[in-house]
Amino acid sequence: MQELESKYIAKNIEKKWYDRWLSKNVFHSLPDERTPYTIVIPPPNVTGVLHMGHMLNETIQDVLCRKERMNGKNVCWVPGTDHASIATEAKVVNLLKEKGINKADLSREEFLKYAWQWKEEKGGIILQQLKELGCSCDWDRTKFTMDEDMSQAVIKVFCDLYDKGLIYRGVRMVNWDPKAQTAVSDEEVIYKDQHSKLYYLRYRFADEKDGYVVVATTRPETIMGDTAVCVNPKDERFASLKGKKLIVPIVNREVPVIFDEYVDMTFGTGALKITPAHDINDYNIGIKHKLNSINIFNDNGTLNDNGLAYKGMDRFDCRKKIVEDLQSADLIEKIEDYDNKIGLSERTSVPIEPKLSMQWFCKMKQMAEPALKAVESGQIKFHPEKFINTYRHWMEDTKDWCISRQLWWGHRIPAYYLPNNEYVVALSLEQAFEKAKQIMPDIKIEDLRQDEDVLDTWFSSWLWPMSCFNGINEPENEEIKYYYPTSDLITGPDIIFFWVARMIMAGLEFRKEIPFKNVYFTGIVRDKLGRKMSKTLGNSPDPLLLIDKYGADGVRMGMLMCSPAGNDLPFDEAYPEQGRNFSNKIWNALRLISGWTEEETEQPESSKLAVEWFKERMNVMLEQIEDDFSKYRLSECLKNIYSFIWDDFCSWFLEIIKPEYQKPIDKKTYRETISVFEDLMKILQPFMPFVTEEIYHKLRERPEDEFLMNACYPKSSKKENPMDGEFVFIKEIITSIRGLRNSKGLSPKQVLQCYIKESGSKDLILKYESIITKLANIDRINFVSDKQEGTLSLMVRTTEIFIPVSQNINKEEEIKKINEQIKYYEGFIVSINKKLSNEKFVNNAPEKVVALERKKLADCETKLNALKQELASLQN
RNA sequence: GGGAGUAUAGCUCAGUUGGUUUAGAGCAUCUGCCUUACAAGCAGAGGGUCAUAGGUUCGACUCCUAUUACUCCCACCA
Repeated sequence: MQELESKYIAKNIEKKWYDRWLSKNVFHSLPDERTPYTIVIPPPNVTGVLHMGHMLNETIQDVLCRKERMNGKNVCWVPGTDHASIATEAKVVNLLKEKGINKADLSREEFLKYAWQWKEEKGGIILQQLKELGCSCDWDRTKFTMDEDMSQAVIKVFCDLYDKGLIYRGVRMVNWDPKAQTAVSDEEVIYKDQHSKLYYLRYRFADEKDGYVVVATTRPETIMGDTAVCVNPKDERFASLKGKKLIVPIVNREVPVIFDEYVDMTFGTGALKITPAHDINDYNIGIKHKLNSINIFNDNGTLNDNGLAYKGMDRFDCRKKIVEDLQSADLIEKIEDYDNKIGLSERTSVPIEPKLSMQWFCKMKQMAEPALKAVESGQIKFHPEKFINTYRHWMEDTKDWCISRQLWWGHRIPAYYLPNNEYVVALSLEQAFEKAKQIMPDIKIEDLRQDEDVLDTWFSSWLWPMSCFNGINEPENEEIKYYYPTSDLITGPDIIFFWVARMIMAGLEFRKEIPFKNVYFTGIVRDKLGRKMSKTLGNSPDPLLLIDKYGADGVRMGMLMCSPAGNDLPFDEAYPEQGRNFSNKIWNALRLISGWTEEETEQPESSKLAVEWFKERMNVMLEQIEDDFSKYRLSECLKNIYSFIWDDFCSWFLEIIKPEYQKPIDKKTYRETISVFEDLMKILQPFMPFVTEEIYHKLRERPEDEFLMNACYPKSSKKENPMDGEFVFIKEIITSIRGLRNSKGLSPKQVLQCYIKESGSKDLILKYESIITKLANIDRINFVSDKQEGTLSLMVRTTEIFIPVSQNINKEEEIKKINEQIKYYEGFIVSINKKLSNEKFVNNAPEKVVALERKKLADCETKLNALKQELASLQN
């Protein structure tokens, strides 16, 4: 075999293998007779770059795909990107601004041309980055939510829901994002705690010179929109206000005092100013009491004509100014510190402004019902299960979904307005024209004007598992029938409502079938201090730099080592480092084996035993692995494989079969070792595809395109595996002899003598004698009936081992140690006896348990006796 | 305000329906080793009243109740 570097350099081989995999198109899937395993990627924003959250998410998907591929399934992992209307539009607007172009100066068509151009040039970088991570996506199927067929599906679904009466248009109070200048859905509003102020303003009586009512508000700038002051009818303090009018400060508008039970008497002064245009509650009260609604804001959050002297100011500048003005007019009673929650736009992080406007809505209730059932019945499984509660809570109380966005980048709403402002909804302008003619027979097609708004991004994402296979446009096509429902969805719990719930609704609504069978919720990647990774904190490592430093395999392992489903992952560079070290460890195992020359010599007993034992161990591990995968315990699974390879294979198996320096190895052991090593690479392949592939090809001559991922995952042969348990005992013996060596400062090179007291374990020890002598570096095992002179004792379970040491034994030290042990076992015996002398225990506990306690007792007594003898011999 | 979850070694987590020697792993720490695959390593070691207080039971890390702390979700109190 060839010379190998002493360190594994991931960089040197990862690209090579990824290119080979691509060139042989091994990730591509087409329907065939095999069972499909389908995952659609949660499409990242087309503008996005890879962050740690993606790394975790995509690694998990790739592990599952690669495992199923080796299980013989027809794996199809569809990659793609989301047009992300708000985020992308904002990005394009900014880019244009840098070029000195103002969006407002462009026509819709001109703007979209720029946007598409930018998307073609810079979009989808993230997909390239996934390749660095080793993701086995079917790149031929790469989708984009604004692809022609995907867009068609969106429009079709819109029309369908409209025809079913589930989509309607109307004026409602919506969440307005003044920066993006669009409405957003309830789910896109993030509430955050904020230290603010509570201002107590004086509203003078209109018909009295002196009196006034004090009203508490957090938003003094909205007084310009006040149309009433409201108090609770039960509030005796305000009983005299019936029929009174008040003067809004600064504005000097006369407004009525109204009475409504809504008002909390205990809050503030018990008097509430009503601004129907800018607060959802005030809006409702306004309707109930037939109040005027005065809008004081422009769409960008500045004051409009109703803002009087403050016209043109930003809403927050206005607040400062108006407070100053109120103070100078002595209209503020007091200002208190106050903590409240404020709604921020998920995308732009600016405070949301409630705004009354004409929008499109989708009714959810009808679709939510079966979607809830699908999860509650277990048809769709959540991992971990606790998210079912979250899901149920939301599904039982769904609000209508505001789906229109005042943007250009996205799917334009297929509603067409007639000159009289009536509208029709249709798949195309032509079809709309046909419909319009029925309303207005003499209409011309040019008279139709399409709605300016686009649809919420999630209105296309919720179709993703179907539209990836063109299942909306051609519901009977072969692909959708084969790949749908998909198998697993891997995503974060933060988009359970945005996306997961809506996909389930859409799947059931449009295909009468669930979109996926399992949902695996990942945790959130945090930094060491437990903070979320964010650009502004600068605490997020660059994934590509990590890959460069530790290899994709190392990073993949690092992401998985501590991320059980649903648990947050506190990221630390120590994890990928551990991953890299693991790659290196395996690499060095390869180097060891590569240095061996095989020869037709007899197989040593120790090697024969080691091979037999390792195969049994492999069986046990394979069952463990299958169990872990079935429960999506990937983190546990990888840890098990890690210690299986590092400890069992490298530290024990290889050390046993390792021939003496520069001696050849017998053919049989050598061949078995190669084969076992190959199996280990198969087991690890889903987690660490690169290093395993490289080693697989170095272990044996094989064609370049005979890829590890196409091999079969090893299966347990499922027989009894007694040696696995026996070996644990043998390891204990070896470890304790090594421990003695260590504590007495004896060199590992020094061959020791070893006496073992005859006992029931004699046969077992004899069976493994060859291994014990080799790994503990002892001469041979001598069975004796009593302790030998000049020896130190070891106790492994109930077996006594005596090791002669040449140096003087420090009697006092030994006596002290033994006394400590005696004390421990005596205490232990007391506690066992307590149990055994308890009649209720003996009568009620299962026989097995009682027998076990008796055995414990017997074992302890044996040990105690031995210790006492030992003590006596030392004290002589 | 409502709901959910978590609490085990310095850190991150296992601990399967209560009973396998008065709790396990990885990382970190300490000791000794550059032993001829690997110092990105080898051989060992130390470290825990299983959040607190009660209860159920022959027996509780495991089940129940309360308390405390943290996390998350939901909700229109200005």
